[in-house]
Amino acid sequence: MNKKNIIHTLEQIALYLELKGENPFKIAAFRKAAQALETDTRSMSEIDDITAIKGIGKGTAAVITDLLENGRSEVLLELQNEIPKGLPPLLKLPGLGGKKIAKLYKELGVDSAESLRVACEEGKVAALSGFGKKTQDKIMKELESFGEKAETHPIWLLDELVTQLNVLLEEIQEIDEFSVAGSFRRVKEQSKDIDFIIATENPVAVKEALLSKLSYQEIIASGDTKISVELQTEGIQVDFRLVSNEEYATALHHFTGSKDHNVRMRQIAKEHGEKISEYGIEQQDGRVLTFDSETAFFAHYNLPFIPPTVRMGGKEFDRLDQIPDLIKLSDIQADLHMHTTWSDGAYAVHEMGQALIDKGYQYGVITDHSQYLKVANGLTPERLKLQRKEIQQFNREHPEFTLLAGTEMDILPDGSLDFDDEVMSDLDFVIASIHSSFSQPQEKIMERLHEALKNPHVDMIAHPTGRIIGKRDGYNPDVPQLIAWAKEYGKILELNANPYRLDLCMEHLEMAARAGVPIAINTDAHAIDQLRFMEVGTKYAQKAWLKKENIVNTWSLKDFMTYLQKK
DNA sequence: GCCGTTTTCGGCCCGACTGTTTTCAGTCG
Repeated sequence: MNKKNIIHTLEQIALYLELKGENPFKIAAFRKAAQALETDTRSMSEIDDITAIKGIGKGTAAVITDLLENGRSEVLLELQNEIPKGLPPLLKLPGLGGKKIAKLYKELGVDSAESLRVACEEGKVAALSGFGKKTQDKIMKELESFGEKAETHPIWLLDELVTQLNVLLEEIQEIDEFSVAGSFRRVKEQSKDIDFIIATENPVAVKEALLSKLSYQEIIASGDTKISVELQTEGIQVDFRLVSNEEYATALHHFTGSKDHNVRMRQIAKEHGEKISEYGIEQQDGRVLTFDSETAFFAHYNLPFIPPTVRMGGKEFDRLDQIPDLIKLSDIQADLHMHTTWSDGAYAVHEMGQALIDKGYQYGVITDHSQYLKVANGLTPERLKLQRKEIQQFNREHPEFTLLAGTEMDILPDGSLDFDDEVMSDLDFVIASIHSSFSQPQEKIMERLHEALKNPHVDMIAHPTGRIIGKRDGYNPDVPQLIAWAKEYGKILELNANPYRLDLCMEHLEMAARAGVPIAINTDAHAIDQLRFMEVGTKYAQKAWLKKENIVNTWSLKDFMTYLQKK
Protein backbone atom coordinates (compact mmCIF):
# COMPACT_ATOMS: atom_id res chain seq x y z
CA MET A 1 0.00 0.00 0.00
CA ASN A 2 1.76 3.16 -1.12
CA LYS A 3 1.35 6.67 0.19
CA LYS A 4 -0.83 7.83 -2.69
CA ASN A 5 -3.36 5.06 -1.99
CA ILE A 6 -3.43 5.91 1.70
CA ILE A 7 -4.05 9.58 0.96
CA HIS A 8 -6.80 8.62 -1.47
CA THR A 9 -8.47 6.34 1.09
CA LEU A 10 -8.51 9.07 3.74
CA GLU A 11 -10.11 11.43 1.24
CA GLN A 12 -12.66 8.78 0.27
CA ILE A 13 -13.61 8.35 3.91
CA ALA A 14 -14.12 12.11 4.16
CA LEU A 15 -16.48 12.02 1.16
CA TYR A 16 -18.59 9.25 2.67
CA LEU A 17 -18.72 11.01 6.03
CA GLU A 18 -19.94 14.11 4.26
CA LEU A 19 -22.85 12.11 2.83
CA LYS A 20 -23.62 10.78 6.28
CA GLY A 21 -23.99 14.36 7.50
CA GLU A 22 -21.20 13.83 10.00
CA ASN A 23 -19.72 16.61 12.09
CA PRO A 24 -17.91 18.89 9.61
CA PHE A 25 -14.85 18.98 11.83
CA LYS A 26 -14.60 15.23 11.82
CA ILE A 27 -14.77 15.28 8.02
CA ALA A 28 -12.11 17.98 7.91
CA ALA A 29 -9.92 15.89 10.22
CA PHE A 30 -9.68 13.10 7.63
CA ARG A 31 -8.85 15.60 4.91
CA LYS A 32 -6.27 17.23 7.15
CA ALA A 33 -4.66 13.87 7.85
CA ALA A 34 -4.50 13.16 4.11
CA GLN A 35 -2.89 16.52 3.54
CA ALA A 36 -0.44 16.09 6.38
CA LEU A 37 0.78 12.90 4.70
CA GLU A 38 1.01 14.64 1.37
CA THR A 39 3.08 17.51 2.75
CA ASP A 40 5.47 15.16 4.51
CA THR A 41 8.25 14.46 2.05
CA ARG A 42 9.14 11.08 3.53
CA SER A 43 7.92 7.77 2.14
CA MET A 44 5.77 5.53 4.33
CA SER A 45 8.70 3.28 5.23
CA GLU A 46 10.72 6.25 6.45
CA ILE A 47 8.01 7.32 8.91
CA ASP A 48 8.26 5.41 12.17
CA ASP A 49 5.60 7.15 14.26
CA ILE A 50 2.70 8.43 12.18
CA THR A 51 0.87 9.96 15.15
CA ALA A 52 3.86 12.26 15.59
CA ILE A 53 2.72 14.03 12.43
CA LYS A 54 0.50 16.98 13.27
CA GLY A 55 -3.04 16.32 12.10
CA ILE A 56 -2.82 12.55 12.48
CA GLY A 57 -4.22 11.18 15.70
CA LYS A 58 -5.60 7.92 17.02
CA GLY A 59 -8.46 7.53 14.55
CA THR A 60 -6.69 8.36 11.32
CA ALA A 61 -3.55 6.50 12.41
CA ALA A 62 -5.69 3.38 12.90
CA VAL A 63 -6.94 3.70 9.31
CA ILE A 64 -3.39 4.09 8.02
CA THR A 65 -2.11 1.12 10.02
CA ASP A 66 -5.03 -0.96 8.79
CA LEU A 67 -4.10 -0.07 5.21
CA LEU A 68 -0.42 -0.81 5.71
CA GLU A 69 -1.01 -4.14 7.43
CA ASN A 70 -4.07 -5.46 5.60
CA GLY A 71 -4.11 -3.56 2.34
CA ARG A 72 -7.66 -2.29 2.99
CA SER A 73 -9.51 -0.06 5.41
CA GLU A 74 -12.23 -1.54 7.58
CA VAL A 75 -13.63 1.95 8.16
CA LEU A 76 -13.98 2.64 4.45
CA LEU A 77 -15.46 -0.80 3.75
CA GLU A 78 -18.16 -0.23 6.36
CA LEU A 79 -19.01 3.16 4.89
CA GLN A 80 -19.18 1.67 1.42
CA ASN A 81 -21.59 -0.96 2.71
CA GLU A 82 -23.81 1.67 4.18
CA ILE A 83 -23.82 4.18 1.32
CA PRO A 84 -24.38 3.49 -2.39
CA LYS A 85 -21.22 4.01 -4.39
CA GLY A 86 -23.05 6.23 -6.89
CA LEU A 87 -23.46 8.97 -4.31
CA PRO A 88 -19.91 10.31 -3.68
CA PRO A 89 -19.42 11.35 -7.33
CA LEU A 90 -22.57 13.50 -7.05
CA LEU A 91 -20.69 15.76 -4.62
CA LYS A 92 -18.91 17.11 -7.67
CA LEU A 93 -22.14 18.66 -8.94
CA PRO A 94 -22.01 22.40 -8.16
CA GLY A 95 -24.62 23.36 -5.61
CA LEU A 96 -24.96 19.89 -4.16
CA GLY A 97 -23.29 19.08 -0.89
CA GLY A 98 -23.47 16.20 1.52
CA LYS A 99 -26.68 17.26 3.20
CA LYS A 100 -28.68 17.78 0.05
CA ILE A 101 -27.49 14.53 -1.49
CA ALA A 102 -28.28 12.66 1.73
CA LYS A 103 -31.80 14.05 1.59
CA LEU A 104 -32.22 13.04 -2.04
CA TYR A 105 -31.09 9.55 -1.13
CA LYS A 106 -33.27 9.16 1.96
CA GLU A 107 -36.45 10.68 0.59
CA LEU A 108 -36.29 9.82 -3.10
CA GLY A 109 -33.96 6.83 -3.19
CA VAL A 110 -31.52 8.69 -5.47
CA ASP A 111 -28.34 6.61 -5.62
CA SER A 112 -26.67 7.63 -8.90
CA ALA A 113 -26.47 10.39 -11.48
CA GLU A 114 -29.03 8.49 -13.56
CA SER A 115 -31.62 8.11 -10.80
CA LEU A 116 -31.10 11.77 -9.91
CA ARG A 117 -31.87 12.74 -13.50
CA VAL A 118 -35.07 10.67 -13.45
CA ALA A 119 -36.17 12.21 -10.14
CA CYS A 120 -35.62 15.69 -11.61
CA GLU A 121 -37.57 14.87 -14.75
CA GLU A 122 -40.47 13.61 -12.67
CA GLY A 123 -40.44 16.87 -10.72
CA LYS A 124 -39.85 15.07 -7.44
CA VAL A 125 -36.78 17.09 -6.53
CA ALA A 126 -38.56 20.43 -6.73
CA ALA A 127 -41.21 19.10 -4.36
CA LEU A 128 -38.75 18.32 -1.57
CA SER A 129 -38.58 20.85 1.24
CA GLY A 130 -35.44 22.93 0.98
CA PHE A 131 -35.34 22.33 -2.77
CA GLY A 132 -37.32 24.14 -5.42
CA LYS A 133 -37.82 24.56 -9.12
CA LYS A 134 -34.60 26.52 -9.61
CA THR A 135 -32.52 23.95 -7.79
CA GLN A 136 -34.05 21.16 -9.85
CA ASP A 137 -33.41 22.99 -13.12
CA LYS A 138 -29.84 23.70 -12.12
CA ILE A 139 -29.20 20.05 -11.25
CA MET A 140 -30.62 18.91 -14.59
CA LYS A 141 -28.44 21.37 -16.42
CA GLU A 142 -25.32 20.33 -14.54
CA LEU A 143 -26.08 16.66 -15.15
CA GLU A 144 -25.90 17.25 -18.91
CA SER A 145 -22.19 17.99 -18.76
CA PHE A 146 -21.54 15.76 -15.74
CA GLY A 147 -18.24 13.94 -16.03
CA GLU A 148 -17.24 15.80 -19.17
CA LYS A 149 -15.96 19.05 -17.73
CA ALA A 150 -12.32 19.21 -16.74
CA GLU A 151 -12.07 19.71 -13.00
CA THR A 152 -8.82 21.59 -13.11
CA HIS A 153 -7.01 23.55 -15.78
CA PRO A 154 -3.27 23.65 -16.43
CA ILE A 155 -1.29 26.76 -15.58
CA TRP A 156 -0.31 27.38 -19.23
CA LEU A 157 -3.94 27.67 -20.27
CA LEU A 158 -4.87 29.88 -17.33
CA ASP A 159 -1.78 32.01 -17.95
CA GLU A 160 -3.14 33.00 -21.37
CA LEU A 161 -6.53 33.89 -19.90
CA VAL A 162 -5.05 35.85 -17.02
CA THR A 163 -2.95 37.83 -19.49
CA GLN A 164 -6.08 38.69 -21.48
CA LEU A 165 -8.08 39.54 -18.36
CA ASN A 166 -5.28 41.80 -17.12
CA VAL A 167 -5.62 43.84 -20.30
CA LEU A 168 -9.39 43.99 -19.94
CA LEU A 169 -9.20 45.14 -16.32
CA GLU A 170 -6.59 47.78 -17.15
CA GLU A 171 -9.16 49.40 -19.40
CA ILE A 172 -11.80 49.91 -16.73
CA GLN A 173 -11.39 53.46 -15.43
CA GLU A 174 -13.10 52.92 -12.08
CA ILE A 175 -10.62 50.22 -11.04
CA ASP A 176 -7.90 51.62 -8.78
CA GLU A 177 -5.92 48.44 -8.32
CA PHE A 178 -6.31 44.77 -9.14
CA SER A 179 -4.46 41.49 -8.99
CA VAL A 180 -4.99 37.87 -9.79
CA ALA A 181 -5.26 35.87 -6.57
CA GLY A 182 -6.08 32.27 -5.70
CA SER A 183 -4.03 29.24 -6.56
CA PHE A 184 -2.89 30.78 -9.84
CA ARG A 185 -1.09 33.48 -7.87
CA ARG A 186 0.48 30.73 -5.80
CA VAL A 187 1.73 29.22 -9.09
CA LYS A 188 -0.08 25.95 -8.69
CA GLU A 189 0.31 23.63 -11.67
CA GLN A 190 -3.41 23.23 -12.09
CA SER A 191 -6.28 25.32 -10.75
CA LYS A 192 -10.04 25.00 -10.65
CA ASP A 193 -10.75 28.62 -11.41
CA ILE A 194 -9.27 32.10 -11.61
CA ASP A 195 -9.71 34.74 -8.89
CA PHE A 196 -9.25 38.46 -9.21
CA ILE A 197 -9.30 41.08 -6.45
CA ILE A 198 -10.35 44.53 -7.56
CA ALA A 199 -10.07 47.74 -5.51
CA THR A 200 -12.63 50.34 -6.43
CA GLU A 201 -14.76 53.04 -4.87
CA ASN A 202 -17.40 52.51 -7.52
CA PRO A 203 -18.32 48.81 -7.52
CA VAL A 204 -21.56 49.35 -9.41
CA ALA A 205 -19.76 50.82 -12.42
CA VAL A 206 -17.05 48.17 -12.32
CA LYS A 207 -19.60 45.38 -12.20
CA GLU A 208 -21.42 46.86 -15.17
CA ALA A 209 -18.20 47.32 -17.15
CA LEU A 210 -17.05 43.79 -16.37
CA LEU A 211 -20.26 42.17 -17.48
CA SER A 212 -20.29 44.14 -20.70
CA LYS A 213 -16.67 43.40 -21.63
CA LEU A 214 -16.32 39.76 -20.64
CA SER A 215 -17.23 37.00 -23.05
CA TYR A 216 -18.95 34.51 -20.82
CA GLN A 217 -21.23 31.52 -21.24
CA GLU A 218 -23.01 32.12 -18.02
CA ILE A 219 -23.16 34.31 -14.95
CA ILE A 220 -22.84 32.10 -11.90
CA ALA A 221 -23.10 34.79 -9.23
CA SER A 222 -23.59 38.50 -9.40
CA GLY A 223 -23.70 40.16 -6.01
CA ASP A 224 -22.46 43.47 -4.63
CA THR A 225 -18.95 42.26 -3.93
CA LYS A 226 -18.63 39.09 -5.98
CA ILE A 227 -19.11 38.45 -9.67
CA SER A 228 -18.60 34.97 -10.96
CA VAL A 229 -18.76 33.94 -14.61
CA GLU A 230 -18.07 30.95 -16.79
CA LEU A 231 -15.83 32.10 -19.63
CA GLN A 232 -16.34 31.05 -23.23
CA THR A 233 -12.89 29.45 -23.13
CA GLU A 234 -13.32 25.88 -21.86
CA GLY A 235 -16.06 27.06 -19.50
CA ILE A 236 -13.39 28.21 -17.06
CA GLN A 237 -14.79 29.99 -14.02
CA VAL A 238 -13.51 33.42 -13.00
CA ASP A 239 -14.42 35.12 -9.73
CA PHE A 240 -14.03 38.85 -9.30
CA ARG A 241 -14.13 40.29 -5.79
CA LEU A 242 -14.81 43.98 -5.49
CA VAL A 243 -13.46 45.69 -2.39
CA SER A 244 -12.65 49.22 -1.26
CA ASN A 245 -9.10 50.54 -1.54
CA GLU A 246 -8.58 50.14 2.22
CA GLU A 247 -9.63 46.51 2.09
CA TYR A 248 -7.51 45.62 -0.92
CA ALA A 249 -4.41 44.25 0.85
CA THR A 250 -6.28 42.02 3.28
CA ALA A 251 -8.70 40.87 0.58
CA LEU A 252 -5.80 39.99 -1.70
CA HIS A 253 -4.22 38.00 1.09
CA HIS A 254 -7.47 36.28 1.97
CA PHE A 255 -8.28 35.21 -1.57
CA THR A 256 -4.73 34.16 -2.37
CA GLY A 257 -4.92 31.52 0.33
CA SER A 258 -4.16 28.75 0.57
CA LYS A 259 -7.08 27.88 2.76
CA ASP A 260 -4.72 26.28 5.26
CA HIS A 261 -2.39 29.25 5.24
CA ASN A 262 -5.36 31.46 6.12
CA VAL A 263 -6.38 29.13 8.91
CA ARG A 264 -2.90 29.42 10.39
CA MET A 265 -2.95 33.20 10.07
CA ARG A 266 -6.31 33.35 11.83
CA GLN A 267 -5.04 31.19 14.63
CA ILE A 268 -2.18 33.62 15.09
CA ALA A 269 -4.66 36.50 15.09
CA LYS A 270 -6.73 34.76 17.69
CA GLU A 271 -3.74 34.42 20.00
CA HIS A 272 -3.54 38.22 19.81
CA GLY A 273 -7.24 38.55 20.59
CA GLU A 274 -7.88 39.69 17.01
CA LYS A 275 -9.95 38.41 14.12
CA ILE A 276 -8.86 38.34 10.47
CA SER A 277 -11.31 38.58 7.63
CA GLU A 278 -10.95 39.70 4.04
CA TYR A 279 -11.86 43.21 5.17
CA GLY A 280 -9.10 43.66 7.69
CA ILE A 281 -8.10 42.76 11.22
CA GLU A 282 -10.84 43.27 13.78
CA GLN A 283 -9.66 44.42 17.19
CA GLN A 284 -11.27 43.43 20.48
CA ASP A 285 -13.01 46.81 20.62
CA GLY A 286 -14.53 46.19 17.19
CA ARG A 287 -12.24 48.56 15.26
CA VAL A 288 -11.04 47.13 11.96
CA LEU A 289 -7.41 47.69 10.95
CA THR A 290 -6.59 47.86 7.26
CA PHE A 291 -3.21 47.90 5.51
CA ASP A 292 -1.46 49.47 2.55
CA SER A 293 0.10 46.22 1.45
CA GLU A 294 0.35 42.54 2.28
CA THR A 295 3.82 43.31 3.66
CA ALA A 296 2.30 45.66 6.21
CA PHE A 297 -0.37 43.09 7.03
CA PHE A 298 2.24 40.41 7.75
CA ALA A 299 4.34 42.91 9.68
CA HIS A 300 1.42 43.43 12.06
CA TYR A 301 2.18 39.93 13.36
CA ASN A 302 5.95 40.37 13.12
CA LEU A 303 6.04 38.13 10.10
CA PRO A 304 8.12 38.76 6.98
CA PHE A 305 6.31 39.02 3.65
CA ILE A 306 5.51 35.40 2.88
CA PRO A 307 5.54 34.95 -0.90
CA PRO A 308 2.26 33.59 -2.29
CA THR A 309 4.11 30.61 -3.74
CA VAL A 310 4.91 29.17 -0.31
CA ARG A 311 1.60 29.93 1.42
CA MET A 312 0.81 26.26 1.82
CA GLY A 313 -0.45 26.31 5.39
CA GLY A 314 2.21 24.82 7.58
CA LYS A 315 5.81 24.57 6.55
CA GLU A 316 6.15 28.26 5.73
CA PHE A 317 5.66 29.25 9.35
CA ASP A 318 8.46 26.90 10.41
CA ARG A 319 10.80 28.20 7.72
CA LEU A 320 10.40 31.94 8.15
CA ASP A 321 14.17 32.37 8.48
CA GLN A 322 14.67 30.86 5.03
CA ILE A 323 12.31 33.25 3.25
CA PRO A 324 14.89 35.99 2.61
CA ASP A 325 17.12 33.47 0.83
CA LEU A 326 14.44 32.10 -1.49
CA ILE A 327 15.31 32.44 -5.16
CA LYS A 328 13.71 35.46 -6.82
CA LEU A 329 13.62 36.90 -10.30
CA SER A 330 16.09 39.68 -9.50
CA ASP A 331 18.74 37.09 -8.59
CA ILE A 332 18.82 35.74 -12.14
CA GLN A 333 21.90 36.71 -14.16
CA ALA A 334 21.48 34.52 -17.23
CA ASP A 335 19.26 32.31 -19.32
CA LEU A 336 21.02 29.13 -20.41
CA HIS A 337 18.56 27.61 -22.84
CA MET A 338 17.04 29.34 -25.87
CA HIS A 339 16.54 28.92 -29.60
CA THR A 340 17.02 31.15 -32.62
CA THR A 341 16.11 31.08 -36.31
CA TRP A 342 19.07 28.74 -36.79
CA SER A 343 16.74 25.96 -35.61
CA ASP A 344 13.08 26.43 -34.61
CA GLY A 345 13.27 29.81 -32.88
CA ALA A 346 11.55 32.94 -34.17
CA TYR A 347 14.37 35.49 -33.74
CA ALA A 348 17.96 35.86 -34.88
CA VAL A 349 20.99 35.44 -32.62
CA HIS A 350 21.52 39.18 -32.28
CA GLU A 351 17.85 39.75 -31.47
CA MET A 352 17.82 37.17 -28.68
CA GLY A 353 21.14 38.55 -27.41
CA GLN A 354 19.77 42.07 -27.31
CA ALA A 355 16.62 40.84 -25.52
CA LEU A 356 18.82 39.29 -22.82
CA ILE A 357 20.68 42.57 -22.40
CA ASP A 358 17.32 44.33 -22.10
CA LYS A 359 16.42 41.91 -19.31
CA GLY A 360 19.47 43.10 -17.44
CA TYR A 361 21.29 39.77 -17.62
CA GLN A 362 25.08 39.41 -17.62
CA TYR A 363 25.29 36.49 -19.98
CA GLY A 364 23.28 33.86 -21.83
CA VAL A 365 23.66 30.78 -23.97
CA ILE A 366 22.30 30.16 -27.46
CA THR A 367 21.32 26.50 -27.53
CA ASP A 368 19.71 25.53 -30.80
CA HIS A 369 18.64 21.99 -31.55
CA SER A 370 21.09 19.44 -32.97
CA GLN A 371 20.99 17.69 -36.34
CA TYR A 372 18.85 14.69 -35.30
CA LEU A 373 15.84 16.93 -34.74
CA LYS A 374 15.06 17.50 -38.41
CA VAL A 375 11.56 18.87 -37.75
CA ALA A 376 13.19 21.67 -35.80
CA ASN A 377 15.90 22.29 -38.40
CA GLY A 378 18.58 21.02 -36.03
CA LEU A 379 22.16 22.19 -36.64
CA THR A 380 24.92 20.09 -38.19
CA PRO A 381 28.48 20.58 -36.87
CA GLU A 382 29.17 22.78 -39.91
CA ARG A 383 26.22 25.08 -39.24
CA LEU A 384 27.21 25.20 -35.56
CA LYS A 385 30.56 26.66 -36.60
CA LEU A 386 28.88 29.30 -38.74
CA GLN A 387 26.56 30.19 -35.90
CA ARG A 388 29.52 30.62 -33.57
CA LYS A 389 30.86 33.33 -35.86
CA GLU A 390 27.61 35.22 -35.49
CA ILE A 391 27.81 34.87 -31.72
CA GLN A 392 31.41 36.16 -31.70
CA GLN A 393 30.36 39.11 -33.81
CA PHE A 394 27.59 39.91 -31.33
CA ASN A 395 30.07 39.79 -28.44
CA ARG A 396 32.43 42.17 -30.21
CA GLU A 397 29.58 44.64 -30.56
CA HIS A 398 28.45 44.23 -26.94
CA PRO A 399 31.51 44.07 -24.71
CA GLU A 400 29.44 44.51 -21.53
CA PHE A 401 27.62 41.24 -22.15
CA THR A 402 28.66 37.68 -23.01
CA LEU A 403 26.76 35.40 -25.30
CA LEU A 404 27.95 31.80 -25.06
CA ALA A 405 27.77 29.19 -27.78
CA GLY A 406 25.89 26.05 -26.83
CA THR A 407 23.57 23.36 -28.09
CA GLU A 408 20.51 21.47 -27.05
CA MET A 409 21.75 18.13 -28.23
CA ASP A 410 19.48 15.14 -28.68
CA ILE A 411 20.04 11.91 -26.84
CA LEU A 412 19.15 9.47 -29.60
CA PRO A 413 16.79 6.51 -29.15
CA ASP A 414 19.70 4.06 -29.11
CA GLY A 415 21.44 6.00 -26.32
CA SER A 416 24.12 7.59 -28.45
CA LEU A 417 24.64 11.35 -28.51
CA ASP A 418 23.94 13.51 -31.56
CA PHE A 419 27.43 15.10 -31.60
CA ASP A 420 30.81 13.51 -31.07
CA ASP A 421 33.22 14.64 -28.35
CA GLU A 422 35.16 16.89 -30.70
CA VAL A 423 32.09 18.94 -31.65
CA MET A 424 30.97 19.18 -28.03
CA SER A 425 34.38 20.22 -26.76
CA ASP A 426 34.24 23.26 -29.04
CA LEU A 427 31.10 24.53 -27.33
CA ASP A 428 30.82 26.59 -24.15
CA PHE A 429 27.76 24.77 -22.86
CA VAL A 430 26.20 21.46 -23.83
CA ILE A 431 22.62 20.58 -22.95
CA ALA A 432 21.49 17.02 -23.54
CA SER A 433 17.83 16.16 -23.83
CA ILE A 434 15.36 13.55 -24.99
CA HIS A 435 12.84 14.43 -27.69
CA SER A 436 12.08 10.99 -29.12
CA SER A 437 10.95 7.45 -28.27
CA PHE A 438 9.15 8.44 -25.07
CA SER A 439 7.50 5.05 -24.75
CA GLN A 440 10.66 3.04 -24.27
CA PRO A 441 10.83 1.02 -21.07
CA GLN A 442 12.23 2.94 -18.11
CA GLU A 443 15.40 0.88 -18.19
CA LYS A 444 16.16 2.01 -21.74
CA ILE A 445 15.32 5.65 -20.95
CA MET A 446 17.70 5.52 -18.01
CA GLU A 447 20.39 3.98 -20.19
CA ARG A 448 20.07 6.95 -22.55
CA LEU A 449 20.22 9.49 -19.72
CA HIS A 450 23.18 7.71 -18.18
CA GLU A 451 25.05 7.83 -21.46
CA ALA A 452 24.60 11.61 -21.55
CA LEU A 453 25.38 12.19 -17.88
CA LYS A 454 28.65 10.31 -17.90
CA ASN A 455 29.96 12.15 -20.97
CA PRO A 456 32.45 14.76 -19.69
CA HIS A 457 31.33 17.34 -22.27
CA VAL A 458 27.67 17.33 -21.29
CA ASP A 459 26.82 20.06 -18.77
CA MET A 460 23.09 19.82 -18.20
CA ILE A 461 20.01 17.67 -18.77
CA ALA A 462 17.06 19.75 -19.98
CA HIS A 463 13.39 19.11 -19.07
CA PRO A 464 14.44 15.84 -17.42
CA THR A 465 11.06 14.06 -17.48
CA GLY A 466 9.52 15.43 -20.69
CA ARG A 467 6.16 16.04 -19.04
CA ILE A 468 3.55 18.49 -20.32
CA ILE A 469 1.32 19.61 -17.45
CA GLY A 470 -2.16 18.16 -17.75
CA LYS A 471 -1.35 16.49 -21.07
CA ARG A 472 1.35 13.87 -20.88
CA ASP A 473 3.56 12.35 -18.23
CA GLY A 474 6.75 12.33 -20.29
CA TYR A 475 9.12 9.42 -20.56
CA ASN A 476 8.97 8.38 -16.90
CA PRO A 477 12.62 8.31 -15.85
CA ASP A 478 13.66 7.07 -12.42
CA VAL A 479 14.28 10.57 -11.09
CA PRO A 480 15.99 9.66 -7.79
CA GLN A 481 18.50 7.65 -9.84
CA LEU A 482 18.89 10.52 -12.29
CA ILE A 483 19.60 12.88 -9.39
CA ALA A 484 22.15 10.46 -7.95
CA TRP A 485 23.96 10.32 -11.29
CA ALA A 486 23.86 14.09 -11.72
CA LYS A 487 25.52 14.34 -8.32
CA GLU A 488 28.10 11.70 -9.17
CA TYR A 489 29.11 13.25 -12.50
CA GLY A 490 28.73 16.88 -11.43
CA LYS A 491 25.94 17.80 -13.85
CA ILE A 492 23.26 20.47 -13.74
CA LEU A 493 19.57 19.57 -13.86
CA GLU A 494 17.11 21.96 -15.41
CA LEU A 495 13.94 23.53 -14.14
CA ASN A 496 12.41 24.28 -17.51
CA ALA A 497 10.35 27.41 -16.85
CA ASN A 498 7.99 27.07 -19.77
CA PRO A 499 4.56 26.80 -18.09
CA TYR A 500 3.77 23.84 -20.33
CA ARG A 501 6.59 21.97 -18.65
CA LEU A 502 7.81 23.18 -15.22
CA ASP A 503 10.14 20.21 -15.37
CA LEU A 504 11.64 19.06 -12.97
CA CYS A 505 8.57 19.27 -10.77
CA MET A 506 8.51 20.64 -7.22
CA GLU A 507 9.06 17.36 -5.38
CA HIS A 508 12.01 16.43 -7.59
CA LEU A 509 13.54 19.89 -7.29
CA GLU A 510 13.47 19.54 -3.52
CA MET A 511 15.07 16.14 -3.83
CA ALA A 512 17.78 17.47 -6.15
CA ALA A 513 18.52 20.41 -3.86
CA ARG A 514 18.81 18.07 -0.87
CA ALA A 515 21.28 15.97 -2.84
CA GLY A 516 23.31 19.08 -3.61
CA VAL A 517 22.70 18.96 -7.36
CA PRO A 518 22.83 22.42 -8.97
CA ILE A 519 19.70 23.58 -10.79
CA ALA A 520 19.39 25.94 -13.76
CA ILE A 521 16.11 27.79 -14.32
CA ASN A 522 15.78 28.30 -18.07
CA THR A 523 13.03 29.57 -20.31
CA ASP A 524 13.77 27.40 -23.36
CA ALA A 525 12.52 30.49 -25.21
CA HIS A 526 11.69 30.09 -28.89
CA ALA A 527 10.75 33.76 -29.11
CA ILE A 528 11.66 36.94 -27.26
CA ASP A 529 8.42 37.25 -25.32
CA GLN A 530 8.95 33.76 -23.90
CA LEU A 531 11.94 35.03 -21.96
CA ARG A 532 9.28 36.24 -19.50
CA PHE A 533 8.81 32.61 -18.37
CA MET A 534 11.78 33.22 -16.09
CA GLU A 535 9.32 34.83 -13.69
CA VAL A 536 7.02 31.82 -13.38
CA GLY A 537 10.14 29.64 -13.26
CA THR A 538 11.62 31.41 -10.26
CA LYS A 539 8.26 31.45 -8.52
CA TYR A 540 7.82 27.75 -9.13
CA ALA A 541 11.31 27.17 -7.72
CA GLN A 542 10.24 28.98 -4.54
CA LYS A 543 7.62 26.32 -4.04
CA ALA A 544 10.44 23.80 -3.76
CA TRP A 545 12.18 26.19 -1.30
CA LEU A 546 15.14 26.61 -3.65
CA LYS A 547 17.65 29.23 -2.64
CA LYS A 548 19.82 31.48 -4.74
CA GLU A 549 22.80 29.25 -4.01
CA ASN A 550 21.07 26.23 -5.60
CA ILE A 551 20.61 28.01 -8.93
CA VAL A 552 23.58 28.21 -11.32
CA ASN A 553 22.21 31.05 -13.41
CA THR A 554 22.29 33.37 -10.42
CA TRP A 555 26.07 33.09 -10.44
CA SER A 556 28.39 35.61 -12.07
CA LEU A 557 29.79 34.69 -15.48
CA LYS A 558 33.15 34.08 -13.89
CA ASP A 559 31.79 31.65 -11.29
CA PHE A 560 29.71 29.92 -13.92
CA MET A 561 32.68 29.42 -16.25
CA THR A 562 34.85 28.20 -13.39
CA TYR A 563 32.19 25.66 -12.48
CA LEU A 564 31.96 24.40 -16.06
CA GLN A 565 35.70 23.94 -16.31
CA LYS A 566 36.31 22.04 -13.11
CA LYS A 567 33.19 19.92 -12.95
C1' DG B 1 -11.42 13.31 14.58
C1' DC B 2 -7.58 16.40 16.43
C1' DC B 3 -5.51 19.36 19.63
C1' DG B 4 -3.62 21.19 24.08
C1' DT B 5 1.21 22.57 29.15
C1' DT B 6 -3.22 28.41 31.81
C1' DT B 7 -6.98 22.90 28.49
C1' DT B 8 -8.60 15.80 28.54
C1' DC B 9 -13.43 19.23 27.15
C1' DG B 10 -14.67 22.45 24.05
C1' DG B 11 -13.29 24.49 20.61
C1' DC B 12 -12.17 23.91 15.55
C1' DC B 13 -11.70 30.65 10.23
C1' DC B 14 -15.04 33.55 8.36
C1' DG B 15 -18.17 35.58 5.23
C1' DA B 16 -20.83 35.90 0.56
C1' DC B 17 -24.35 34.21 -2.35
C1' DT B 18 -28.37 31.55 -3.58
C1' DG B 19 -32.62 29.68 -3.08
C1' DT B 20 -35.49 28.61 -0.12
C1' DT B 21 -37.52 30.66 3.16
C1' DT B 22 -40.55 34.40 6.42
C1' DT B 23 -35.36 34.25 9.34
C1' DC B 24 -32.15 30.71 7.47
C1' DA B 25 -29.69 26.44 5.72
C1' DG B 26 -26.58 24.81 2.49
C1' DT B 27 -22.74 25.45 -0.36
C1' DC B 28 -18.52 27.40 -1.56
C1' DG B 29 -13.94 29.18 -1.30
